Amino acid sequence: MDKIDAKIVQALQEDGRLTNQDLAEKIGLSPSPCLRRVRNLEKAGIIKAYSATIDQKACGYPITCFVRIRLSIHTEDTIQKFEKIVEETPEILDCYLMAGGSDYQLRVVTGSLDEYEQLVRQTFQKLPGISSVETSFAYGVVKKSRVLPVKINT
Amino acid sequence: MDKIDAKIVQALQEDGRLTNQDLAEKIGLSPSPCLRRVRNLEKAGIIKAYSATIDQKACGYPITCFVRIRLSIHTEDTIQKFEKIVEETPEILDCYLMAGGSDYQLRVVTGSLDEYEQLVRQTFQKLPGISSVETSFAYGVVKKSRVLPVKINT
DNA sequence: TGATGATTGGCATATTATACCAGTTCGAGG
DNA sequence: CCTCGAACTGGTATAATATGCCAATCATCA
Repeated sequence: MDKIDAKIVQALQEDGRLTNQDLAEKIGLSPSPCLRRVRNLEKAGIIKAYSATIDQKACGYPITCFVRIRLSIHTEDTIQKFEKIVEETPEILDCYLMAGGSDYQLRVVTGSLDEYEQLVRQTFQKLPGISSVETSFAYGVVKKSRVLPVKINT
Repeated sequence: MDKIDAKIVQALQEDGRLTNQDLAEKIGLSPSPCLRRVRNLEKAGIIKAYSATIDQKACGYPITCFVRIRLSIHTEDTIQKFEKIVEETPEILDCYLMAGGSDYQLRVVTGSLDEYEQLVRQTFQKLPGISSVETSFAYGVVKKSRVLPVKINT
């Protein structure tokens, strides 16, 4: 991850559909070595994926909420069942295991409060071993960045 | 947003660099109308951007944390100064305004706990009108989806 | 049924990606 | 200081892809 790689990563985060030619020009390199660097970053797993960012409302999911879930039973079985449901539920976008306690924090999208209630009932309340479910609704977005900063190693 | 558009949006979330030909084949359409639909979705703002997803660790930011910040003073000036700093700080990736109280929730990346401490000191503790800063560290990621589900309208 | 507007598929051209080659730079070791 | 070797760079030819245009098809409504 030298200076040029950092520029490439930065540029592709800002626009993932940049043509190789435009990218090369932007970072000050000719197309050939530029493409090779991109492929290397992909192979190395530094560039993990490309994706389109979609308008949530247009997809029918105007509401974002954060859910903190605490497990009371911490057997392998309970954890696996929980994480399986997380994985299978498309409205659950992110799930982090939080330090200090056995808390999960989820980011969930939903079309309405009713739908959210349905979701919670159909997923978590069926599971054994959940001790609490706390939901915080977001009513505004101040920032939503797709661009991670990049540190230069070499 | 008919069935075909939904398929397009789905596919481009999963792979934002799909060629138009592959996309067309995947959704069962010929390239021409497929491209036109994609362009329309872009113009309509439904597809908002394309971007590469990057490995956090490789960029030097292995730690993710969530920060809840409460303002004690709610003047326009305080809010604007706060949101300006949020906007200008690249380590702050997301910032949501939360319902019930004047809380913000941030998603922040950092290279180490020391760096995090520096960040908090240099940004929030300088600002007037902040009544509390609560940080939760994530020590594991169960799920991180780039694919929002899509509802069909028409 | 007939007319109209939207959508589709195919084609020609312009743009882009990719593999391959030679020239260059940089660093290690003598 | 010189030589060697590896890695990187830039250019080029070819293959793949995007894009604009046209006629054909489909759905809708009178």
